[in-house]
Amino acid sequence: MSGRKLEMSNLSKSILKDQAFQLREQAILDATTSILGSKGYDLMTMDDVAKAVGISKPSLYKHFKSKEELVGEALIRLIDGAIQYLAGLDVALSPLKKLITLLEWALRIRLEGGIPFLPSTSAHVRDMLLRNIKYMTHFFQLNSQLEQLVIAAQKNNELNSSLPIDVILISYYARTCDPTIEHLQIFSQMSHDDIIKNMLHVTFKGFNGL
Amino acid sequence: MSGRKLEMSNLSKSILKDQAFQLREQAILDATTSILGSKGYDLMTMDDVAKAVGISKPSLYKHFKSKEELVGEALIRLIDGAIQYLAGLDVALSPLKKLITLLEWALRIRLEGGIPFLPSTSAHVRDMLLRNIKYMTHFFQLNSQLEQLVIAAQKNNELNSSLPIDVILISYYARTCDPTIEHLQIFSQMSHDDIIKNMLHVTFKGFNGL
DNA sequence: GTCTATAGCTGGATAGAC
DNA sequence: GTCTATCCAGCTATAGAC
Repeated sequence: MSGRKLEMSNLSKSILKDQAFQLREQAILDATTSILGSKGYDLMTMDDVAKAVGISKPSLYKHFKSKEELVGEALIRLIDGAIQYLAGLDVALSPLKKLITLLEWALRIRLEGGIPFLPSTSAHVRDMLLRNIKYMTHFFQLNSQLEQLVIAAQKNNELNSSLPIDVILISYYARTCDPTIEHLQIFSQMSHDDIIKNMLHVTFKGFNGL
Repeated sequence: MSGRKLEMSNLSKSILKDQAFQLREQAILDATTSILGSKGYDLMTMDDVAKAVGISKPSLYKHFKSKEELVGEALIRLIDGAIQYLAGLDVALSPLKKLITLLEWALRIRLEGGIPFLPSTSAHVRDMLLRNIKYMTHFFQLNSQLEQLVIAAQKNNELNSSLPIDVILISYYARTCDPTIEHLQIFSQMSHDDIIKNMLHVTFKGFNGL
């Protein structure tokens, strides 16, 4: 009886511990995301992350065994967020409208200090992600959905059918890491809404569109 | 008489030395440009540059007193090239056609291993350049010409007048450092000409344009 | 599991011989 | 001006005490 009690107590202690561990892990990923957004991969140090979370560097390494794994997990979480956001969209929306809405979501995240979900501007980071199987799995899940949307939009004549799908998809990703966003923030002092509005116009209609 | 001879001899020796010095300086800038194009600023080391040129690191520092100065000079040379290219264009071309032609030139340079002439994707590099007065002087010289072209093209109805000039200009620069270029090279294996054609379409007409 | 302390390495920059 | 050799700062990652 007392043995059983002890067992349960240990179990609930362990659950609590896991919860705290999970919470700290999310806090680490939050900090990583924010620092990645401002400094980028190369300039982000593990000391930065540890200090932002309020833990020591060795503790950080108990959660993630390397800087590459840490960044990979942060990006995976972001991709999963995009997949969930897509899944939550009104099914009645047209393919093009879904693509626009998702990009708007990604741009807003970026403006609020987050990171582009892909593809990195740095060859180093790009190669690192290509080697990260877990990341690539999640990425392909998102990518195949986006590809279907692009194809459907082309069939609808919502998107130009003469453009190769790859060109549209890759350019679409590139808009989420476009330095235009930061430059407009710094030099033009536009509101977030105006930046997003203009970025969407340029992306879908170009400079002379409409 | 012999004194004069000696003087001339020293002079010509000095000229020769200057020429060799100038040549090596250009070689250093060539190597820097190429390495910047492939690895980017953060991953480019002074050892890389010295090795590519075939000189030692201290010799490199005789030419450029820091990594920041070296990169600044490489970018200045690139901007000056753009200014010269603009100046050499047929004056009969419309403002829009000039903008398209210059971007095509920049994209081709990039595809051949060069660097985007602006604006850097990295906050670190961007801040470094903002502090570089010589660089900013050259940049503004190019920028004011491009601004005039954009304004003229808007007056012509060649470019959408509802888009702020800043949005067009900054997006225009951004296309020269757009990771789409590399991704299309790596994943789609398109020819350079096709990549440029598609990039120009997306830039000026967007995804659904025309 | 958490910390302090440090190993090990890399890269920017320089001293000093020639 | 060129080299070899080296300094020093900063970073990733870990050892070892508690």
